[in-house]
Amino acid sequence: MATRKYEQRLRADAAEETRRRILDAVYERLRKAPTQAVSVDQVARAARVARSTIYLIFGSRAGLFDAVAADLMERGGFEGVRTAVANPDARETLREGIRASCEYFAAHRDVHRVLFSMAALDPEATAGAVQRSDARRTGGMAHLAQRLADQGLLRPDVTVDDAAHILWLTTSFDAFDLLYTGRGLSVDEVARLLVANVEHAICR
Amino acid sequence: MATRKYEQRLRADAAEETRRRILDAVYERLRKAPTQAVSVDQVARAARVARSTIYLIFGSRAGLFDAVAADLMERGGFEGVRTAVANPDARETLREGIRASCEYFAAHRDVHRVLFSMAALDPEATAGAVQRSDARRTGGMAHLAQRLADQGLLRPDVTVDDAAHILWLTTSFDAFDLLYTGRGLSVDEVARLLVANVEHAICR
DNA sequence: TTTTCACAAGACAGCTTGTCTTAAACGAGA
DNA sequence: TCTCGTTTAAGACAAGCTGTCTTGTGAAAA
Repeated sequence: MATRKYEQRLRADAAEETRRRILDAVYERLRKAPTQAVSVDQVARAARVARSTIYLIFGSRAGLFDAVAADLMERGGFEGVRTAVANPDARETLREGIRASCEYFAAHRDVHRVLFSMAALDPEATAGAVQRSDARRTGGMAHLAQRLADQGLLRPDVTVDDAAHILWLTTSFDAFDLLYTGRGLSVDEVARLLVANVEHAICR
Repeated sequence: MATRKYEQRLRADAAEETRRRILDAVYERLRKAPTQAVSVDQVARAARVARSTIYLIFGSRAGLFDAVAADLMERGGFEGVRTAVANPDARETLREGIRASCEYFAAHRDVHRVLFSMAALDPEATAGAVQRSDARRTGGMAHLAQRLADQGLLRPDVTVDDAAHILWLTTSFDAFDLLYTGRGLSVDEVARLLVANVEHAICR
């Protein structure tokens, strides 16, 4: 029998909408009960979808969480960081970038926390998405360190590599969350502390 | 029937040894395969103990991991930190304390990583032990910040509270591990970077 | 109308935790 | 020595989880 060609359109749109509904269900579940374990079955019921559908779309539980992580990190909230990077003054990029990423981390704190901890425990789950995000930050901070050096803003006793390490550490979700959750500080206070810390540490 | 009085001695010693064997089995398991999930059954077989015995002694899976965390944190490896604290020069306490805790974190890195991530996901499991350890560090860093202030070593634009926040952040396992594992640095390099970072950030 | 896709529904094997019951092993006291 | 009580082993059991597979159905595309 000859196979027909299909142009999806409406069908594909419905599929995409199903996918979104599942991702949103996981996100909401993590927001509302971040400390409780999430089963695929619970997600399926919340998204009004059969459990088998989730396996069909995402392949596995790990694939589902990887998709959630990718969705969270590749979507919204980064405009602030991007406009900061666009600033020609490297020191302003640093200040504004840290403030913007603190805002972003705070907005999705609980979900971030769960996804990062899951990734640390099991590289399979969400490893792809988290590693991609880390890698992007690695590149960004190396670039920023070089810009600071080019503009003569680095302390003379700090190499470009050292500056990149410190920048990477300071702009991590963990650094933010240690102060935000661990010390109960407000977003503004965290941003102020991190900016002061990194400026004193690497800038002249 | 009248109840007899029993003084355990030998039996109690054996019980204590059983407890130790179970804790060691978990520790070894986490060391050898940090990324794989650990079931109570696996631990029982490794410790040559019935699964029911583990529930008898520790109450639950969470209780077991809490005991492992407590055992890890309350036992060995802190001599270095203690001698650093004993140093009358606050700046030397800071330097030596960070170096010593980096050594300690590195020695048990994988086990620490698993226990901390588990605590972040599920406050029940290991929450007690991890929270106690954090609380102790909170006290220690507040004290150190005050000592630095008393000895006139703080930057004039840094309050004692701010210094405590930064010290707490810098001496956390996460800060260590971000550089050690996340950036692939050696223990010495991590210690050097963290010391330089915190000194520039809060010391005059 | 017929084909094909998206999905529902549910059975299944295999693993997990936590509880409970029964029996054995063995040191301490009589 | 003999008996009592504590510690531990052994294992059955319910309940929940993941991952796979099969079968059925409604609807868009040809």
